[in-house]
Amino acid sequence: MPEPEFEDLTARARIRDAAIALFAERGAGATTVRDIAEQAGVSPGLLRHHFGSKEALREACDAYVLDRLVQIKEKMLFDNPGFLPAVHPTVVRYNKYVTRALLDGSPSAAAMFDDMVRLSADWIEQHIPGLTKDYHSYAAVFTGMQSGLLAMHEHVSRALGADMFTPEGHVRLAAALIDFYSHPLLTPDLAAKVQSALDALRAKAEGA
Amino acid sequence: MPEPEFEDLTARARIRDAAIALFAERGAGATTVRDIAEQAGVSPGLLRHHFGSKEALREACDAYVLDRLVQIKEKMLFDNPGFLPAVHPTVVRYNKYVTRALLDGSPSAAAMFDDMVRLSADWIEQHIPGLTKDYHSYAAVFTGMQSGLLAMHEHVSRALGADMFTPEGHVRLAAALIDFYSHPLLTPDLAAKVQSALDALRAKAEGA
DNA sequence: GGCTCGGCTATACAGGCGTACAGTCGGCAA
DNA sequence: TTGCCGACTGTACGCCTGTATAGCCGAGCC
Repeated sequence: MPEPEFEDLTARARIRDAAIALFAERGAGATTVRDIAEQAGVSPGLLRHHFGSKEALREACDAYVLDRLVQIKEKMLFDNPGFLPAVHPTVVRYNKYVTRALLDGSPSAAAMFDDMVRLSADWIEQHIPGLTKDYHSYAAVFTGMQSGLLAMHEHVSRALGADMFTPEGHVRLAAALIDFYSHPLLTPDLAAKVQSALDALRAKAEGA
Repeated sequence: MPEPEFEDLTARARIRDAAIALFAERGAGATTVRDIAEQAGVSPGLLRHHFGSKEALREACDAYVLDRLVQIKEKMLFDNPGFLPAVHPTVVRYNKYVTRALLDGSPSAAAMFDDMVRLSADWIEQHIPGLTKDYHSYAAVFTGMQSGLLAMHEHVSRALGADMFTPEGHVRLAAALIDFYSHPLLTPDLAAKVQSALDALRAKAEGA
């Protein structure tokens, strides 16, 4: 099953790909039907003919990207340490798309987020038991940070001094991520201090 | 200097506040001049009279929020452990606004992001020396994750089972954050494995 | 009192948007 | 050959957007 990346694709597929690229880059709200049609090299009317409406096109893109991403991730799960985001251009574009969809409030992207939270929670509970008392909340934070880092791609890249999706930037990002994930940022006494502050807050909330 | 939260504010201030609220909630692109005017209880024309254009209004909001946020953060820096996001409603709204502005590509929000990276890098270098070889990249990732978590607010809240800006959700989030920041997610041997994978990648990049 | 002037409204305009629809073209069964 | 049907185009419509502008009203100065 080779990637469907031919130059001369079905017009329907070219529309879909153009929409995915533009939605990922600017968001669905800032992309017009005419933009997509132009990029796909067809007339605006054809979008409607094939997909019915812009919203329906968006849903078709959602379904397509999510499906392909699941396929790809399943394939990579076995030969990748898993914490380093991939650099394959297609995966990058799809990840960008999902991140955008998450921010735009797409239901299917939200469902995928929830899946990732569940998967992370299971993985952590199995591999690092005792890390937390509430695996699901922990996984929610972890997944949110992971996705959020992608959402902040532009600013993180600027701070890194290199686009985090180029090899150069990716290496810097990965190095920082390894440091980030392998050493605690809070020392035990600082953690205890914050914990007690939280307990006080919790007590106050229950008292009220 | 009490908070300017009177019911009967200057029309100009009411417009600004309405714009901040709507921009933070839906983003500037999805907010119309008429929406803002209605929420502020004035006519659309008055926006133009006071601010010149929608874009100029956005810049005025940017400047105002960033200025107030700096004031607030300076005041809180001394009586807050710093890692737990604040729950004060105004601060929450302003943080939401900045996060949106970051995603919308506001230059002043980007500048604030860069400042936060610098501040974090300094703080880490001073308080946890030896944590990383590249404090700036580390801080970039840290700041990106922190902001990104806010950007993913909707989904994180759903996974937590409570809006992370309500006391209930905030407590869960804070508990997970403490676990997250006080225990390494990567065990030393796993970290070494990922590190060697990264070194191989780096070598290949330099060889090419 | 008369006048100016800034805050404010109402209305109008041009442009871009998603959508609708009538029509053209080419391949393929009968 | 004839007829049909789906892919595809071009144009037009109605709506909503940001912007422009003419005018109203009340407070403050001469």
